[in-house]
Amino acid sequence: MRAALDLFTEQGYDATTVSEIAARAGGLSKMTFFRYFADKREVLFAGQEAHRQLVTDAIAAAPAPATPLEAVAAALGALGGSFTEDRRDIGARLLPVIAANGELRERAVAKRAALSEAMTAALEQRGVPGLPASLAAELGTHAFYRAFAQWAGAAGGPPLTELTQRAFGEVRAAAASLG
Amino acid sequence: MRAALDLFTEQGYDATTVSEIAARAGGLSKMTFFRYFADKREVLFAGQEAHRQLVTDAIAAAPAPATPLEAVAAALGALGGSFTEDRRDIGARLLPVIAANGELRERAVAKRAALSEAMTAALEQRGVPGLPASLAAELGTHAFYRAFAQWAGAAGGPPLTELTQRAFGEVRAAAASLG
DNA sequence: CACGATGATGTTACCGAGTCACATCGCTTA
DNA sequence: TAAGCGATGTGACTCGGTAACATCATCGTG
Repeated sequence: MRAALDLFTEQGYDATTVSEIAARAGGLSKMTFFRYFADKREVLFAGQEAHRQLVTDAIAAAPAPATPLEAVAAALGALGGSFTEDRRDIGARLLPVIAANGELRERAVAKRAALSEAMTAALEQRGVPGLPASLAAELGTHAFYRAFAQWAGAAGGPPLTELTQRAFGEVRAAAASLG
Repeated sequence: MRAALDLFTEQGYDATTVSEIAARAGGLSKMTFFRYFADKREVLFAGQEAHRQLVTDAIAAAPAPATPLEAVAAALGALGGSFTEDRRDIGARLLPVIAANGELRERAVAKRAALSEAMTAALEQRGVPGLPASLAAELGTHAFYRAFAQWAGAAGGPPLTELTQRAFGEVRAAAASLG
């Protein structure tokens, strides 16, 4: 993943072949790359399966009387807490690379949707009807990505958990004031 | 597009080559296909550039005192009205094909995000700040896709404009009751 | 009517993503 | 020491996608 990020930054995503990435990552071959990543894009997004699990568990573990938004807040806390400080600069390098390429943006959007769907399913598991479940999940996802961009962009700034909490508050307030 | 939809339905997306699609669509060659569609997936999503334009124009044309949600409602009206009744069965055949394939789902999600971003940008053009703009746009997009699935799934049911309006009302109510 | 322009299509060749069957290497364990 | 096993490599293949160049029909104009 580091090898890929370096090469994409230097040459751009399109101009980098999978064989190059594998070679830079310790003289490996294309074949080995595909044993670890489903496709070329996935090298920048691997490990997000864990995020799915995190939010699902956190929502399931929320106390019974918690409202949907409270359960989502708990999920965001768990998710934000899983990003240790040393990953901040990786995030900072990742975002512009993704922004610069259509295929990567598409995958990023898909991952975001998958996170939202995971939260929706977990809320429905708690008995929340589909519509409010998906709305609460989308608000939470929106807040998280907002906070993540802020976190990655400000070295030495507040930790992600704090930014996430703050962003979720702002999103809730803005949603309420829409009428 | 009809040729592709037929083949995808019969054999599945993966098992269908671009050459097959082109051949079925009047004995054409692979090369001709790519002159009309940016890639294989796009054959099922072409024309959505027009949707972007529709919502952008509708939001720009909304009366000055309109709230963000009112402007979005106008956009949904224009968008829903652009789907004539004879396209309903195409929609009905499209949705299961997309649902059956990961690449197609990914593209569908990207198109949905693009629509939402177009609405967000149009709202910001009216002076709406970024956060409420994107939230209003997401609520509208959510309502539209909900209504579209309903419309495609119920032959002979109410027209899309009506379902869209209703769905938007339900989404607004659900969002308000989240707290 | 002939001519040149134009647009749509085809041909060929090429690159890179992604897959598969099979071989190899190194380390562990009985 | 030999069997086993996991990680990796090789070579060949398909298909998506691109580019250069050729062909052909149509059509407006002199």
